[in-house]
Amino acid sequence: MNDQTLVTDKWRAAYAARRLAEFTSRCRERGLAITPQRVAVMRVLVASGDHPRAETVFAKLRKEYPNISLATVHRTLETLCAIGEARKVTPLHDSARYDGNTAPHHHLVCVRCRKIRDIDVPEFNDLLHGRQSLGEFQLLGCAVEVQALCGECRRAANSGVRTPNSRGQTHNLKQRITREGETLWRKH
Amino acid sequence: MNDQTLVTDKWRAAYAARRLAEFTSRCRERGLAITPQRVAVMRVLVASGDHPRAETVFAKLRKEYPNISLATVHRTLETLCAIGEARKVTPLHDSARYDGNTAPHHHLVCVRCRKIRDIDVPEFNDLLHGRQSLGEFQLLGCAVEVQALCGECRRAANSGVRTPNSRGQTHNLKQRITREGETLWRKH
DNA sequence: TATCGGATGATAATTACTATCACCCAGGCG
DNA sequence: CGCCTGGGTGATAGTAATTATCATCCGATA
Repeated sequence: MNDQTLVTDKWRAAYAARRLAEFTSRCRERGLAITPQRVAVMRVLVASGDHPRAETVFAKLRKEYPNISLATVHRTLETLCAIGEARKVTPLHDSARYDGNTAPHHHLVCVRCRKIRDIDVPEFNDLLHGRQSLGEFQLLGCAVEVQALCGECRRAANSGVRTPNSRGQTHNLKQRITREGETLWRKH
Repeated sequence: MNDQTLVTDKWRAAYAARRLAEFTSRCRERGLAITPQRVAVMRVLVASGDHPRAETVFAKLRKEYPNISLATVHRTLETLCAIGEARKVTPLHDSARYDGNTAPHHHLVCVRCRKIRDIDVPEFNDLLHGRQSLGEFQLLGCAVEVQALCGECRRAANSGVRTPNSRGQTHNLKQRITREGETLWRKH
C-alpha cells in the first residue's frame, strides 16, 4: 500500500466521463425516467472526488437549477444507490450502535435487518501491515464491515416479502423489520 | 474464516464479568465519578452482544431505574467511548456521504475533519477469499474503512488546537472544522 | 399530441441526537 | 461523619438530517 493506492483525480475524470455517457441507457434499462434533475445529480456526484453529502450536491446544483428541491437531491442520491450507480460511504446504520467489546474485532452486518455480530478474524487486524502513513495521512487503524444476509432475512427475501430497507430506500410499504432482535414497525 | 470466527456468547459472558470488575477503578483513574447510572449503562452494554442503540440500553435500564433519562444514556455511552470502555460501531459519520465511484475500492477517513479519500488496495477486495457464507450468514461483500489523520489535521492537532470532534464527543468549545473542504462552524 | 404514472417542489413531520439549566449527590476535606 | 463543591443527572427545548405527504408537473409510450 503506497501512495499509488490513493485514487487520482485524473483517473476519476476519465471515469466520470464514461459513467455519465452510460447513464441514460442505464436509466432506461431500469425503467427510470430521465429527468434533468436526475442527470444533474449524477453529473455532480460523479464529478466529485470528495464524497459529498446531499446538502453539498444541492448547493452545487442550485447554481444551475435554482428551483431544485433538497428533497429531490436526497431522493435521487438514494435512487442512484438503489440502482448501483452510486455508493453510500456510511453504509448500514441510521443510528449509533455501541459495542462493549473493546478487544480487536470486526463486524458482520445483515444488510436487511441490521443485526450486527462480532467477528474475530486475526488477519483483519493487520491489514495495514504496520504502515504508519499513506501520503499526507497518518494511519490510525481500520475497521472491516462484512455485509451479509442473516438466515432469517435470507428466507424472508426469498419468499418475496420485499427486499432491503434503510433510511432512504424508496418504496412505500410498511415493512416489518427486526432491529437488534426487537421487532418493530418502520415506515418508508 | 470459519464458524469459529463468530464471537461466542460464552466468551462474551466471561469477558463482561471481567470488564465490569475493572470498571470502577478505570473510572477512578480517569477522575470520573462512579454513579449508579454510569455503572448500570456499562453493565447493560457489556452484557449485550447485540450492539444496542442508546434507545435500547435506555429501555433495559428503565426497568431498574424508572427515572433514568435518555439524555444520560446518550451521554454515558459517549463517555464510555471517550475513555475507551466502549466502541461506536458506526464510526465516523454523522450524515450520509455518497460516492459516484462504484468500482471496487475502500475509504480512508480523517478522524478529525472527516475528509474521505478513495483508496484502491487490491488485496482488500478479496478479504473474504471467495467465501459465500459464515454460519447462517450469506456473505455479500465487505468495506474497509481506514482511520487516519490528514496532514492539515495532524498539524492542527499537534499545535494543540484541540483534538477530535464527532457528534457526541464531550466538550463545549466551538471548533472550526473542515467538512468536505468547506469550512464551517460546528458546535459541541 | 393526448394520456398517465412516475418525478418533483414545497413543506410538515420524524428521528436521533445535543444543549441548556436547575438541582443533586459522589468524593475529598476537615 | 457531616459540610462543600463541581461534575453528573433529569427534564426539556432545540437542532440537523432525512423522510413523508401531496398537489402539480412532465417524460415516455401509445
